Amino acid sequence: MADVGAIAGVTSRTVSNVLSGKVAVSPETQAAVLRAVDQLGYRMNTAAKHLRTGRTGSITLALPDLSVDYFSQLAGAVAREADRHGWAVTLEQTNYERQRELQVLLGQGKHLSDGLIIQPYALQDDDIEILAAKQPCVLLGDHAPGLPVDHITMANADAAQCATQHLLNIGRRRIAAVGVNSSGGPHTAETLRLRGYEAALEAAGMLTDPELLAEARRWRLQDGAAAVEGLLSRGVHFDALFCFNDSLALGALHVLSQHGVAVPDDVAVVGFDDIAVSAYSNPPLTTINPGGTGIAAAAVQALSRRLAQGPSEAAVGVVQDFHLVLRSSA
Amino acid sequence: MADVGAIAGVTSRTVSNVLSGKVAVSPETQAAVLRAVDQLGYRMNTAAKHLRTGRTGSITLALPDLSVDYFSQLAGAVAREADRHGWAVTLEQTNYERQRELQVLLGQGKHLSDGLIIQPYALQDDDIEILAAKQPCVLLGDHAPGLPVDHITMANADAAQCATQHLLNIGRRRIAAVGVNSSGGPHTAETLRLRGYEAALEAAGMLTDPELLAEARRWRLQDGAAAVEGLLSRGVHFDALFCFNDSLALGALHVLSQHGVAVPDDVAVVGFDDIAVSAYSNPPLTTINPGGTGIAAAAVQALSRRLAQGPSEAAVGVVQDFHLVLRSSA
DNA sequence: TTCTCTCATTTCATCGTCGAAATCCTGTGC
DNA sequence: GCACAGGATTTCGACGATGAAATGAGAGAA
Repeated sequence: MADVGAIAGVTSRTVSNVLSGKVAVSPETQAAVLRAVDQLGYRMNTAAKHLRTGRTGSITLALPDLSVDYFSQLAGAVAREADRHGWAVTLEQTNYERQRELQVLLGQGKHLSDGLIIQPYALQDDDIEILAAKQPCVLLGDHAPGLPVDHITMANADAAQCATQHLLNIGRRRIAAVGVNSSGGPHTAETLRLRGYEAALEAAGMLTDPELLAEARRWRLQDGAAAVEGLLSRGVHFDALFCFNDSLALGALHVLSQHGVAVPDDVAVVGFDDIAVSAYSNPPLTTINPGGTGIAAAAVQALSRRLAQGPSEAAVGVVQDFHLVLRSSA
Repeated sequence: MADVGAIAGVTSRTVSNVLSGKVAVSPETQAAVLRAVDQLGYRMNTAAKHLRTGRTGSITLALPDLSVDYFSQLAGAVAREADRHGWAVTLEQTNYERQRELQVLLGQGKHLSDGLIIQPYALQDDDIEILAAKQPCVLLGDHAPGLPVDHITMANADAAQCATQHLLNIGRRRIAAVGVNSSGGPHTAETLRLRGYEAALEAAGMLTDPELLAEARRWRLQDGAAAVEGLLSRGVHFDALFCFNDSLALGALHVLSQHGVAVPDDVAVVGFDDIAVSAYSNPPLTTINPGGTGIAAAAVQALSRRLAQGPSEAAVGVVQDFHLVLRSSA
């Protein structure tokens, strides 16, 4: 910076003023400085700026696994949105591990950042409440209502109820739920989607048949396939599947097709997430669109607000709108 | 750090020594310092360290679009691998834009990092050769042989030839190529895959029928769908599709199914990339597995080597092994 | 002419860490 | 008893930027 100043005939401080634009500088000086900057190909040192100001200009995005479509699409949307706010995005894959989530929340990641957007998986709300105070933080996914941390979520239970309701509306009565995981906490996506499913049945005056709850600890393609294989091999009778996400549903679709089960004639299938491939599966998947880009935008915006306002302001909880996307599978 | 030292009864410098572990420190002092660190919950300031040492501890990963499966899976693998090397990963989405790619290569991103792993799309090799000198850099994707920059690639032409050969082997003679883009440079994946396709035909004593080249400027699901729609609406006769990536193939599969075309009986389909969903499509997609995790690992490793050795060492070019994954679509 | 006011620019110190070199300390050999 | 080796610890400065406050230079008023 001093070098630039030397060429432009001013001090390093004036160069700083020109580049930051926060202090008035005469037009001639400005031009001279900019010329010198250009001539030397000077670029500001981020680390020094960070050290002096305490702001890094980057945020951390922590997700369980980038190779899951929902998360990668979310990551893409967050990156785009962060870019609009002038932030760089540093990525942390937590691999669904409690340990990694703790590290990230405690800010012990390898790289400091101004704030954190995290989708916790293994951590409980109690932990989070304590830990999130360490740094500006926005949570994705479901949490206890009233949690004093900014969080963006979708109406999981309502959406699940809507999806199940749709299956009921088209005359299905033996609707299996795929993705049940008995080890979930009270505010996980799993529990809430299951709750929505049950609520829809109950509203129709039906009881939940435990036989129709297909377990899947993880929600990948192979888990959906395995769950439906299980259903079939146990000889469970069902005429519809409500899958807790699209990957499960695509895995299910695959297995049904392998077994010669017609979709939607024999079995109707509804998914959840509306990932890109779902529109192009055979048959195209009816699913819940949870407004992922909206969630990304809301998250970045919430973080931005938090950084501007400081930790004192009340936490916001945004619930993103969803809608049912009707395609051919149900 | 000084505070920690005060509690432990030593200087900040000794604390630094303990934490870095590079200078000998007596066991008692070490214990005392660690206790103090723990007590204060002290964490080192990354920015200061960066400023002093010139190393950020993070690398930049620049990809066109995270919502493309191949890229997101690559990103996941790179993140995992970088983690093993103790690096944080900063993400840049270039959106296939020349401008963004330039910025990143010039190191004008918002955040400095020790090195760059980039999959260029719009930039030519000539540009890259000049620009990559600005910082340690590993290229992904295809480039002119002998390009003096570290690069990891796959045998695109060979793999495409292998895929096409397979279609010939199973008796197909009217094989359409999906994903052709006449505006590609000489060393893009598109050109190489097309070349492999043509080579296979030629080896079988056949000519390329221009009618069978289905254009697709981008390689997303909808582009594959549109390309095949075009083929069908033009009344082109074909008994196989070689799609330049899996998304195109899945889009194609979708359209074929919509039109009641049986796969593989009427039309065999081969893809390229072996993304996760391809194993679960209907029918499951035969495709080329380009060894994505291998590419990620090789990229991180190459960057690591480059950082250790400095810019003087000769550039390495790694060609990752591929293999044909036989499933039901061909 | 002198004084005040304002805008532009500079001076100075500082953020937290680590490289280099100086200093301290303890034990050893003669 | 003394010089000396060698490990442990400290001192000192610098990395490159910026906040706060001081300085300089004109414009206008008294």
